[in-house]
Amino acid sequence: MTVLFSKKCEYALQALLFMAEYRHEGPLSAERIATHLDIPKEFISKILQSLTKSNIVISQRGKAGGFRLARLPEKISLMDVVENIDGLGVFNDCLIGHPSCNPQVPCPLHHSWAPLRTQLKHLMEKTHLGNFIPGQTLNELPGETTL
Amino acid sequence: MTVLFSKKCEYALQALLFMAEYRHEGPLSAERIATHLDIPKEFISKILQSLTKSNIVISQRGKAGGFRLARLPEKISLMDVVENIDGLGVFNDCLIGHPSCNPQVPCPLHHSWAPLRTQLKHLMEKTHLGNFIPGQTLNELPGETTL
DNA sequence: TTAAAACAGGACTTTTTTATCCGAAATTAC
DNA sequence: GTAATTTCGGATAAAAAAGTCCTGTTTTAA
Repeated sequence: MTVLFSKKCEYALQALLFMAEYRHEGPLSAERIATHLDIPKEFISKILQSLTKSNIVISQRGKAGGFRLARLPEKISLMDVVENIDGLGVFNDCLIGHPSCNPQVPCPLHHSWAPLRTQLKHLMEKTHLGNFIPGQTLNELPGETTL
Repeated sequence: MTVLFSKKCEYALQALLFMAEYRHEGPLSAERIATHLDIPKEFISKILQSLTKSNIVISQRGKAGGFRLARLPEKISLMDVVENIDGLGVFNDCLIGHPSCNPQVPCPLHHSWAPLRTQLKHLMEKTHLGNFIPGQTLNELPGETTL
């Protein structure tokens, strides 16, 4: 088992973090990203294709092609990525898989888990790729609080 | 994907919660537990076998046989169960699967995730099956704080 | 115009997880 | 003692996740 996200999602986050850092070098090829992450090129290709369809990255075919972020790194939250790859189950489902667990009829663990889950959700929502670009950690968008 | 634990582990927790509540009825058969949880008997059997080997439950063969907790519900923490079924990876591994992530050379998310992970770990450590037995929520062991 | 580079997408394979089956051994009620 | 019940444990099957392969299309540099 992974910690919280599927391997696809972990790789997606790793790739996007890399792409944010090197976004000025033009499109990055799947090959280059795969080499950097030390994972199979074919696998990250598929993941990047999926991120392309959901408008998180933009792909460009042809000789100097590759992938680049579809918008500013400050505008792509970790939640955007997780939602696209794994969906929102992590933030909604019962911790012990109890079929009918909800705030009204909670499982025994529900009330302990809920606040942690909320913190986790907020962390993913408020954190953007832009928060991790070296030399730019305090770089906020005008009028916004990024962390 | 499940939230945080494997399905095996989710079922183990559900089963043990049930066993804690009905511990006065003598050994509960895998059949009965499976029916109550609405999952396959064969699957929960395997899980209970595993919990038997790690001394979380005790099994008894034969006509009136079944499974019962190996010690007081107040003495079985959720961490005991998770550790036995899934291991401690959830509480140690990098959130985005970065191979060399550690406090010294952390991945970008490390410092955000670490405190949440610690909270999660403490929750699992301090929470015991005994905390969930109906009509007994304030029932602490003498001299101990269960929650 | 052409060849090389790169993504697109479908099919396929492997691995892991989840689930099932079955015969053997143990226990107990009678 | 015997039959019924139940766990034990190995083998197997099914489903999901992870990873690979191949062919086609697009783009551009030369």
